Amino acid sequence: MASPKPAGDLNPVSLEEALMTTWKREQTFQQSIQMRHDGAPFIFLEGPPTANGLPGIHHVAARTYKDLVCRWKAMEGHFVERKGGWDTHGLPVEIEVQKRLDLLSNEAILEFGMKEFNDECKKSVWTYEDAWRKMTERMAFWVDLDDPYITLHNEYIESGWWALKQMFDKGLLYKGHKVLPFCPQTGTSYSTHEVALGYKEVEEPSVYLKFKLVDDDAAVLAWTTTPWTLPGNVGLAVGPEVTYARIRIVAEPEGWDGRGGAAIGEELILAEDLLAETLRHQIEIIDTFPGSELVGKAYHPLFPDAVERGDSEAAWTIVPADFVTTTDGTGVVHTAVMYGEDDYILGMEVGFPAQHTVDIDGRFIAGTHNSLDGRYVKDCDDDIIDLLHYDNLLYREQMYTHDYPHCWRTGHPLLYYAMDSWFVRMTAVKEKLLEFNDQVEWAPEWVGEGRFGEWLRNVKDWAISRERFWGTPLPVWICEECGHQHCAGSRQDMLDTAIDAAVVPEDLHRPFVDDVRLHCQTDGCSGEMVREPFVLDCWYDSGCAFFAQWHHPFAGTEKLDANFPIDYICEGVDQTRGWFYTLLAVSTTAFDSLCYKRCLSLGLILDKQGKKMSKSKDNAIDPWDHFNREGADATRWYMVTSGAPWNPLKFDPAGVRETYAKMFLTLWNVYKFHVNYAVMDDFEPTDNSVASRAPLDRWLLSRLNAVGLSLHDQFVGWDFHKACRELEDFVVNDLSNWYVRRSRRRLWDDAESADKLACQHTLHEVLVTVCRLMAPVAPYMVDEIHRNLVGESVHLADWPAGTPGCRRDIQILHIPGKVRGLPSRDEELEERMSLARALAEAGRRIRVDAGRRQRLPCQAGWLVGGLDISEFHSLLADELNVEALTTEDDLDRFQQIELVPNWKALGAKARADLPKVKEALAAADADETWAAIQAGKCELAGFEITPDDVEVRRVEKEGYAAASIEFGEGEAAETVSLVLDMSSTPDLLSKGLARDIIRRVQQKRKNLDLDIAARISLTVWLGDGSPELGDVDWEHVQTETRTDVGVLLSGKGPEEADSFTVDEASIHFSFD
RNA sequence: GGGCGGGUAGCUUAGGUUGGUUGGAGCACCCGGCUGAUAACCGGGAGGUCGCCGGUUCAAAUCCGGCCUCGCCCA
Repeated sequence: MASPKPAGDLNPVSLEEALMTTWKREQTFQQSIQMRHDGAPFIFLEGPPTANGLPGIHHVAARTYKDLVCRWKAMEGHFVERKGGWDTHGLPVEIEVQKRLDLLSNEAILEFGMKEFNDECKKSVWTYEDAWRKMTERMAFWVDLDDPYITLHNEYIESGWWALKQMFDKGLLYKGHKVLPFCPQTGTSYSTHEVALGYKEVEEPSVYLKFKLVDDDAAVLAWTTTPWTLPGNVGLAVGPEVTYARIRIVAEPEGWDGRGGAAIGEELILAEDLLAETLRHQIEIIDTFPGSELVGKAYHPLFPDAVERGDSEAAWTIVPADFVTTTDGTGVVHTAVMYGEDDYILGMEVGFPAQHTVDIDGRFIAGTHNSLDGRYVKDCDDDIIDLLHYDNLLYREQMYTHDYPHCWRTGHPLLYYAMDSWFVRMTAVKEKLLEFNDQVEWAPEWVGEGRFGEWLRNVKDWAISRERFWGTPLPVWICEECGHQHCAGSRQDMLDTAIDAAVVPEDLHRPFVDDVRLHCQTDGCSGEMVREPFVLDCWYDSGCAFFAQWHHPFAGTEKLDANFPIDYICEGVDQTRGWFYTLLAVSTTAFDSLCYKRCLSLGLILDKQGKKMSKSKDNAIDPWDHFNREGADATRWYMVTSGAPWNPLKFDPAGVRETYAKMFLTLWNVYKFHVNYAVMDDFEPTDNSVASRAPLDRWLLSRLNAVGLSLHDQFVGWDFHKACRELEDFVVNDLSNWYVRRSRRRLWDDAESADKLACQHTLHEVLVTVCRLMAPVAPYMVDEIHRNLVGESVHLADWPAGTPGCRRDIQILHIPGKVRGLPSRDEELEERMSLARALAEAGRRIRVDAGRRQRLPCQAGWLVGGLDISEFHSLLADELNVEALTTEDDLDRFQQIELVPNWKALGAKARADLPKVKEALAAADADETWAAIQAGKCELAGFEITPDDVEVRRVEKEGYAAASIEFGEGEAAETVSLVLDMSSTPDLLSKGLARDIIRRVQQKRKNLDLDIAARISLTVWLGDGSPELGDVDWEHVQTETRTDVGVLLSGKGPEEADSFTVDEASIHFSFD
């Protein structure tokens, strides 16, 4: 057993920094894992952060929950490896570099050099690595950052390729189109986030067009705000339920703005609801009918040469679509498959030809129309309208104002454009996704069932490719001759099929991999295969973490076999459709398995105003503000106790301060109180019998037992916040404010005594157990305490509850050579103490009400009713400053009764007449009514009243200094009263005076910073009107204040002496 | 526009699946007390139309419907 050192004042920052050093030196983290090597593994997977941004307080929150579960499981005896990880690819990295190097287009990047650009990206990824490492270490997130997985490593990429090949071989990978907002100037398509940066209000021409039917003399009228998409028109969509009207032009309008028009007698078809807004001519309605009647009709293309029909039967016909509305336009939607997402989806469904009329630079493709070919589409709006006007295909033009996305870099309007894209056929595995998701234990449940489940039920194919430079390259090659597709599942695969194996690079990134050409694998084809020039969605990278971290299967399959499926992952709720999804997507498609068994989805961290923290809003909180003030313990504890993990947390810096002052300072001072006496007395913990300890000790141990088991159960149910609040309440209220307060005197005695030893054992056992229960959440201070009391790190100690072997008691394992549990709970003892504490409060209330100061003792006190708490009478008498405390049976001596309705019982009986019964009860005499009720002869407002219908409360009669409390729950509830004798006698006044003098002298000693044991010489002057101070009490004053020479005088003391007033008498004192 | 979640005292929140007339707690504030007890502790006070409107009921923070508002995700 180590000899504990005395403790001084708490400095959380230096304490934590010193422990960081100790942990590093002693390899405590590694030890805590390796010592549990034989335990059942608990598999954790770290969601990789990107180190190209500074870590903030919200990262500390997520990492706290990751850490605390891993630490808890390790203490339970599990083998918990924790490999770190870094997410290093992706668009944000490229954007960062583009901004910095002023490379605002793909052209500029290529000019700069793709290799050089990717080198810059690679560097940029590590910009804040050091900041992340420091934050991680300082907050005590135990994770292996010396051997992390890194998504840009070739091994990692190769594993990703391998998994993609599994999907490819199952036919789950295919090439299609995805309509994306695209900027031809920068050659870049944009994520929704980027699109949101560039919305601008613009005024543009919108046009109403006449699509002339093939087998009918009428034309269908459609509307668009993007004339440049008209050459690409391949169909018209109508709402099958919408009512359309066929009308005839009967007269010219009054006036006409702009181009277009219609001849008298011309017949047009459009939605009935939109006739008035659309048409300017006088018309007659010939017929109305539902849209379904229009379906299947063919019309003449506006630009007959622009798109080839191919084998499409649906081309240039009218089709039904559920997205058609009559809120604007004509109720007929012009469909250009390649230039709108709805259009594309519809086109794929009905089989429109999917052919571009616009090239990747935003120019019309040759063959579209001789006056448009090769021109930038946005410059052609006017000419297109002209062309249609001259062909009599334009009904009307109208300027239209709307918000339209623009490139945030160049300010040019974005074009919605069907880009070549590779997809994972998630729709094919939807049922499996749902089935696997059902097996996941989600916290909270609604994220799994609601948010995530809803997403899975509407799952779309995963657009997995990006037209970018910095990322895992798409390992698909296509034969230039026969179109055969080949997915390379490894570097070796490339070597085996490469035309020139010497070109196959070590570094699997672009541009090196772009140079690799492969032999076509089709029999008889001698073509060369070229790589599809895409990189993969960086979410794919992180979704591969569970196997790519092991370079599976190239480095062997053992690691994955032992570490899959994952037991626990934890990230912010914003990862629902991010990492939570991609992990499941990859495991389902490549492994046909669920990926993780438990997922804790965390609420966002908001600022005090409830706004999301972000750099741009300048409301982000630097974790170091708190690490360097209250420490990491207080920061972590604050975050865990201030709400359920899945609820958004409004981070309040003052809350961290409060947590520190309340929880940690209190615990430290309890510890300091214990350890300093332990050192002074050479205390050594032994197998000290609990049964022979004072009730106060047994009570505290019973409470500890209850709180420890409850904490464990709450942990199991993810309710970390409830668990920790309960423990905090125990430490602050039960341990510090009651046990230690009531026990101080027990340790003051210099002499060894059984009672003192009992107290020291109790404190030792409780402190050590509390340290272990807190260790997962706040790992620093409790380690300092545990090390000093036990001689070993708390992180190498066992979890005191629940496991192993499913034990249900709290274990005290820190006595060398002994394994012993706490005594089991004594709920009756807890009840009695609870009553004693409630009565102590009641007593304080009585004194306030009666205006009797605490230091003046009362001659007597009586307890009326309640449990027998005679074991606590002396404790309570001391607490209440009462000379003698006894029980009194005669309630009526101090009290009378009052009848209160039992609403539940009476409500069920009286229903609507409840208010009348209530009034009757209030008006009746309580004693008589209660007697009648007990005799079964009571009727109020026409209802028979039984004892169940009312509750009897006792209240003090007038003139008694008394207080009553309701104690107990439900059936067992009863009224307990405390009555205090308010009389004063010379003897009581003398005792009170002694106590006042002691208090003042002690305060003065403290102010002078005297050593506790220092001896003094004390002189006291009792002024006019002062009570007599009896000899015994004067002796008591001298003992308590450690006075060697005491002088007691009457009369006024000297000016320079300290003075105070008791009952209007001046008392002076001085000492040296 | 769709999905999910939140709105309770100046601030942070508990409770809400199970309706019960008096909605708890902490911080801050005011008054008092206590202390060799710690940036502590104890007692009391003030502070709430439980987002709004309507419904069900003897009774609604709680159940139902609508609305407003904030957040996240997706369009």
